[in-house]
Amino acid sequence: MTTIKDIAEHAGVSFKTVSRVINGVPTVSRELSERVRASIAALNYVPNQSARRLRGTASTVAFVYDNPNSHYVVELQEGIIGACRQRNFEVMIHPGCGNAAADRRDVENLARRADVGGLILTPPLSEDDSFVKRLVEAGIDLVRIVSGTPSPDPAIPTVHVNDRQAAFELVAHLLALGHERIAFLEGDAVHRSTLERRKGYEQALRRYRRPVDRSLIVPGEYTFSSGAKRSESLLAKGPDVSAIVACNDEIAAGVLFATRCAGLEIPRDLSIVGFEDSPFSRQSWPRLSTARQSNRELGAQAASLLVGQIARSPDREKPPCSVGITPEVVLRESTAAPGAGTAAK
Amino acid sequence: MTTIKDIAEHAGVSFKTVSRVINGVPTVSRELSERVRASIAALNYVPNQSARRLRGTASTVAFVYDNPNSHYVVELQEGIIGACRQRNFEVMIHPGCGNAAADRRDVENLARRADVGGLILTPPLSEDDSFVKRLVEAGIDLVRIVSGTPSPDPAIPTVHVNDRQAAFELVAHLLALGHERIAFLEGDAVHRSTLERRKGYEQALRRYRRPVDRSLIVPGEYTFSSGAKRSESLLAKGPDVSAIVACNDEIAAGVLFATRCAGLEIPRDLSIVGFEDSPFSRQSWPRLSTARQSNRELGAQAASLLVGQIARSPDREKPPCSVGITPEVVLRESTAAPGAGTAAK
DNA sequence: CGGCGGTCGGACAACGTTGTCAAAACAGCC
DNA sequence: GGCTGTTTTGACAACGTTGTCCGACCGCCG
Repeated sequence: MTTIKDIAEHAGVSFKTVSRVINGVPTVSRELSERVRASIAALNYVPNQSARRLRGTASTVAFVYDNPNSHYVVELQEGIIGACRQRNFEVMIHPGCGNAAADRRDVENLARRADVGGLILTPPLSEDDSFVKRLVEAGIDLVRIVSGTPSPDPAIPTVHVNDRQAAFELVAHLLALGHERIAFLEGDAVHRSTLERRKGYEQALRRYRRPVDRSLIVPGEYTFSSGAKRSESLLAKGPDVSAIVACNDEIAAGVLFATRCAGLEIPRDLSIVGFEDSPFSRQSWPRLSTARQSNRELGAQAASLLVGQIARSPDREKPPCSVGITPEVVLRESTAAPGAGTAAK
Repeated sequence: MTTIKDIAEHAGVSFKTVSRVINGVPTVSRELSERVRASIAALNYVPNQSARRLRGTASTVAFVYDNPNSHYVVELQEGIIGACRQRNFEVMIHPGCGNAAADRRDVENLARRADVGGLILTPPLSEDDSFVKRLVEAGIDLVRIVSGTPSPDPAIPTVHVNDRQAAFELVAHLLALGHERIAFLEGDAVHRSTLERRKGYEQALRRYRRPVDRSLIVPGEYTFSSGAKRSESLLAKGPDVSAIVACNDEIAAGVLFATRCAGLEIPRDLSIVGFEDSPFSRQSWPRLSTARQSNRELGAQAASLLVGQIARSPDREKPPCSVGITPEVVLRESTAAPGAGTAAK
C-alpha cells in the first residue's frame, strides 16, 4: 500500500511536506507543491482514512434509517455519499431493525462510538423530539430530516421537507378540477409527514371555503394493503367521494388496486393523488399524479449541514443550520375533472 | 470516548488483559474475563475500528453497485451489513456513476486503498470477466455476485444466482397451462441474467418438445418503457402470442401498461411473468407471477465468503468459495390458461 | 527447596497521519 | 555582518489498538 512516505520519496521531499500539501498549508512553495501533486497522481495515492480518523482529523457520518421505502433510502444515501466523498468523509449505513426502542438504544451506542463523528436521522426516529434532544444535549452532532416548515429556532440542525405546502397544492388542483368531496387517507401516525400532509389538505379546503369533513379523513398506515382496505370501505359507505388524496404512493397503489377490483375506472370515476413520486407512480396505469422531492438533494443537504457541524472549531457556536425543501407537484393521468374522460392514451 | 484503558481502570486490570479478553486469547482466567466483560457492558464500550484497521487487525468491505433497482440494492446491502456487523467488519457503499469505463477505474482505485480489505461486486461489473480476473490477479480479495450456475473451477469466489433454473420453471408452468406461443423479452445484453434466463426459456421449450421461434425473442433493456414498446410491436404483428416472459418485473410492468392501453385483459388475453419479485409485482393489478430470490441472503452469503477470504492466513491457499442460490417461482394472478377467466377477485 | 506451567502486567514497537516546536537554509534589507 | 522573514526540514508526540518479549507472581509437583 502506498503511503505518504512513498510519495515523499518519489517527489524527493520530506514526508512532512507532502502532508502539508495534502492539507493545504499555505507555507509551501508552488514548485514543491506541484511536484508533490504530480507524485500523488502518478502513484494514485489516497490517504489512509483510518489513520486520519484515529488522529481525529477525519470523520465518519452514520446514516440511520428504518424505512421500507427502498428508493427513498437509496436516493438519500447516494446524495449523502456524494456530498461526503467530496469532503473526504466516510459514510456508515445503519439500517434499523423495526423495533423503535431497540433502534433508539442502537443509535445511542452508535453515537458513542469513537469512529462516528455524527448522525443523519430520518423519520420516524428523527421526529422523536425528546430522543433527538437528548442526543444533542449529550453533545452529539447530528442532522435530522423531518417533515415540516423550518422553525425560527434552529437549535437542532434540520432539513425540512415542506409536505404541507405540497399537499396544499395537490388539493388546490383537485378543487380546481371541480372535486368537492375529497377523502384523505393518512399514513402512519408516528410519521410527521402524515400530520403535515393532512394540515396542507385542511388548509387548502379552508382557503377555498370548503368544509372539512372529519369522516373523509381516514387513519391508517403507509402500506399498500392499508390503502386498499380503506378505499374499499370508504367507497362502500360514501359513494359521493370523487377524489382521494393518499398519504403516499404506496397507499395510492392500494387504492388503485381496490377501485379496479370494484370496477371503477380511474380517473373517470375517481381521481387519485399520492406523494413521493415512487417508481410505481410512473409504472402504474394510469400513472399517478403525485408530489416529487429530490431525495438526492435532500441527502446532500443533510450531509453538508452535518459536515459543517462536525468540522466547526469546538469553541465556536454552532453555525446556522436549518434548510428546507418543497416537493413539486407532478400531474399525470390519475387526476381529471369528475366524470370527465378516461385515461385512454 | 471510552477506550480500552477506561475499561481496564473500571475492571481493575491492566489494559493488556482487556485486549486479551476482547481478542479471545485463552491465557486469561475465567474470573478476570468475566469482570472485564461486565465492565465492557457497563460502559458500553466498542473498540475503535479505525485503530484496528490501522493496526491491520480489522477491515472494511466495499459493496460496489451500479443498478437502478432500489430494492435489490437495499436488500443486498442490508444482508451484507448484517453479516459484517457480526464479524466486526465495516461496510463501505460505493454506488457507480453509470459509465462503465469510469466505474472500472473507480473500483480499481478503491481496491488499492489501504482501508479497503475487499470488494463485493454486482452485475454488470461483476460479469466483466477480464476485469474481474485482472483484479484477482492483482491480489485483491473480492466476491462477485453473478447470474449463472456454479462453475467447477472456483478460482474466483462467487455467489451464483441460478436464473436459468428459475426461467425454466416459469416457462414450464406456462406450458402446463396450455400456452404454445410464448414470447421472451430480453433485458440489457450486458447483464448475464438476460442470457441465463433466455437459456432457461429455451431449455424448457426443448425439454417439452416445442419449437424455439427466434422471432419471439425480442432484445431490449431492463426498463419499463422498453417493455411497453416491445409488447406493443409484438402484439401488433403477432396476435397469436398468448404469454410473455419478461426478463424482469420492470419490463413486465411495461407490458402490463401497454396491453392495458391496447384494451387487452390480463390474464384472459395474455399471461405475463417477470423476475425479481419487486414491490411492483405485488402492487400491480393483476399481481405478477414472478421468480423470487432472497437478496438479503444473497448479500449475507457474499459477505461471509469475502470475510473468509480476507481473514485467511496469508500463507494458506484460498478456501473453497463458490455458492449458489436458486430463485423460487411465485404464482399470482397474471398467469392463467389461455382465454380462461379474468383476474376478478 | 527448586523448577514448572499458568496467569498477569509492564515496556515497547508498530500501523499512517497530523500538529507542535525547533532549527536549518535561504532571501532581502539596513 | 546582523537583522527580519519566508520556506523547508527534522524530531517528536499523539490517536487506540494489538503483538512480542520479558519479568513477576501464583500454586503445584517432584
